[in-house]
Amino acid sequence: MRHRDDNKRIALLDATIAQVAEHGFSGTSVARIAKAANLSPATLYIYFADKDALLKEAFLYVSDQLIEVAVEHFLRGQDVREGMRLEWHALFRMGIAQPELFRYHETFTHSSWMTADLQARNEHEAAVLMNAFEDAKREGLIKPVAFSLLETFVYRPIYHLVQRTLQGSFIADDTHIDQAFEMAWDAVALCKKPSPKQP
Amino acid sequence: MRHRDDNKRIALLDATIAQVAEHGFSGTSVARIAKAANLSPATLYIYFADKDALLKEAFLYVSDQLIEVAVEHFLRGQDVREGMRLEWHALFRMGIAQPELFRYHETFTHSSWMTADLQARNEHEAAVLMNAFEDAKREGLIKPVAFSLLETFVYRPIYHLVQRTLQGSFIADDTHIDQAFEMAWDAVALCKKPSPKQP
Amino acid sequence: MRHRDDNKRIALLDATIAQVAEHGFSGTSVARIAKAANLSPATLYIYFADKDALLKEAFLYVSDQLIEVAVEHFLRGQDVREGMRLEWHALFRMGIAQPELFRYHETFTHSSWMTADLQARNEHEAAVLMNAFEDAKREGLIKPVAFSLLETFVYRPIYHLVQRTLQGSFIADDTHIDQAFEMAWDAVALCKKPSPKQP
Amino acid sequence: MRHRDDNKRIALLDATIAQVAEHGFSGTSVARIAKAANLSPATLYIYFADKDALLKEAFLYVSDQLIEVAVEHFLRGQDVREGMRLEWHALFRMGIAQPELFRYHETFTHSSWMTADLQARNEHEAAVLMNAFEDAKREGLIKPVAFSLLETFVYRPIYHLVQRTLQGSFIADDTHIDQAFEMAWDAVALCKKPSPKQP
DNA sequence: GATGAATGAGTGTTCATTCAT
DNA sequence: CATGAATGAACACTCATTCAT
Repeated sequence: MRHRDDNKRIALLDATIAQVAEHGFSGTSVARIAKAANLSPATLYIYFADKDALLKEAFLYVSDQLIEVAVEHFLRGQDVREGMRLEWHALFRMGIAQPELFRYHETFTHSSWMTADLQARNEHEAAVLMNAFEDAKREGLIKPVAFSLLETFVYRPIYHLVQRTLQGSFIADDTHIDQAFEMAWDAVALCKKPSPKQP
Repeated sequence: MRHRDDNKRIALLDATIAQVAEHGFSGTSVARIAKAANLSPATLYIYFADKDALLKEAFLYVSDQLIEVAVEHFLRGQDVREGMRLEWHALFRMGIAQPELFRYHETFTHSSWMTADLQARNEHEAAVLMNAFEDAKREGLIKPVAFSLLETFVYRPIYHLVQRTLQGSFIADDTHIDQAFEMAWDAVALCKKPSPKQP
Repeated sequence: MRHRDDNKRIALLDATIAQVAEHGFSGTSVARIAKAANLSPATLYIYFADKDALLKEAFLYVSDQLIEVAVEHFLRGQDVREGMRLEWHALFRMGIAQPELFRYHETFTHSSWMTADLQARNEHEAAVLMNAFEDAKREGLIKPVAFSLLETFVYRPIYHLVQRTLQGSFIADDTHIDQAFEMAWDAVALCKKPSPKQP
Repeated sequence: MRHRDDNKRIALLDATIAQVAEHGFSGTSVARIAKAANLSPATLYIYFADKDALLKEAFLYVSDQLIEVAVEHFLRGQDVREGMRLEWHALFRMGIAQPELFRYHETFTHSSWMTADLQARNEHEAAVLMNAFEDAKREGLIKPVAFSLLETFVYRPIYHLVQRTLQGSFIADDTHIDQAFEMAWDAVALCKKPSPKQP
């Protein structure tokens, strides 16, 4: 369904993300979202079937932004390691600049709205990254493990550490991010630090 | 006079954990919890001051169970690596046997109910583990990084992979758990694979 | 969009007055008021912030009606005594015709909702009467006592006797009202019955 | 029904009066009263049928104390006027010393619990005063009006002014009490100030 | 298309009263 | 007799959603 005023749609999505990030799912009523978007609650129902649909679409909207940044920066690297490093830094910057995006993503991911089909859709959107991993496995650069393990040690840590940063229990300067990245890389790399310490 | 029945308290805590794990915080009303425990909502208020107190106490109840298992199995290992491995396996088994505990812990940890004092209390309960990590750092076995990074790469992955297992996107047999653990260890170990493969 | 309906506001105020007059504050639930006004309890909250606001506004609504009648009739008299007499009769008629107004006023005034600012507002609304009393004091017509004493002997008796009338223990015909008024006047007049009966 | 421990009965009545005076009827739960009397809510139901009975009996208990003081001091006067004056002062002192009695009486009197039969019982308890008034009427000392009018101008003002005193809007020193009493007396006296100002 | 009003179903919580001991 | 536990019914209030304009 095409709507005349896409600005209103975006305004509602942005309002949703901001309100949920700040007040959580239970603390965010439809009325509050509509008000934050300067619209009537009734108007919201012209653009979204119901609250569930709104929350779900907001998740897709957030996910797409995250994936876009991730892919873009990954592709700038000369190799997998460098790509991943650039991706890490970019996502960290993004998480700190727009914490509501990360917080919304986290909140949604850990809520009962998160479903397998959404997970699958996102993995499809990030196909470029998946493929690069497959290549790297084949080339013997990273461990030949399932993607879920790569996600576990490469992506989840970013979300987790950004949240820690926002809480104040992690300092996200370049040094610490690199240190953390090194750990992620060590987790997935096949032949880690092959011999940098050897003559 | 009837005596306060500890079974009822436990029943309410268990019901809380099960309901929240299944329906999330917003989807879990006091009425639903009471019903699941075969009690009147009013009775719930004899055992817990309010919903917040109930959720918080349920978190402590879950945390204590998790920490107990973690510590007990960690201490069985001869060294840090072996201890961590045993801990991983034990927590995995637990997560799969009682997924609602893990799910509740996750949900609570990412909710607005999670406060610094609860975090602190749990870290205090798990002091043995913290100390072991500090010792290992001093002995040069693991990287000299902040605890938040160890948590990120050692503990979070367990939660995440258990969830994946329950979703069906990870197979939690001993081989795969060991594979995953290897990744966690590589992330935190200082001098990984020092060169077992070298002549 | 439907427009906010002032009829509904008035209906809610009237229902509040009637219900509280009949069942008292504690016996009057929001649900009962809404039902008496043929509205949903939820609708009530569109027109009033909460129960307190509703009760308070109902009090102002009642007070304004009482004060309007009081002032209007008082001003018709040629002097203070005559004004007061007309006021007494008018208020009596009103109290008997709309006992719920008086009962609500009484109940509210003696409840914990009665606050100094409401008292002050009402005294301000009734400024004309206050000023007339001050003038009469200066002219030596009535005793130079605090307003609270005038209220005690001039206004409270009306409320009390109306209530008695409704109970059946006072007969509010013109003769008895005049008799009662005479007592009130004797209480406050400086030079009572100066000698109307003297040649 | 006779109860073994009359202390508990009295403790409950006193607790009721104190709690209701402080928190009002709606703010006073049975549990609160029982706690204030150091008893269990269940025990309360051994001594009183239900909350209504408790509140009603507390009213009688208060009324009896007030009437006792009123009668005792009235009888000390040489004539009606002096008796009334002594009564006024005594009741004022009592109201200020034990405001919870007066407040309870007021609150109850203006609540929906106040019924005609309670009113009648109290008038019966105060028969001595009623009779004295009848005598005074016959002697031409006070106006030949219904008792309800005497009550209106002699007793209600005391309650009202004590409450004002507790609120701070009336100063109950001997001078002001006498001034107020003079007004009450002028209201009811037949031939007041027979003509002190006349030559 | 857009909206503020309207509401049934639900929220967390309290309470007068009864029950089991 | 005395009691803390237990609860059905009620409370004030909110919310996702629909209605009438």
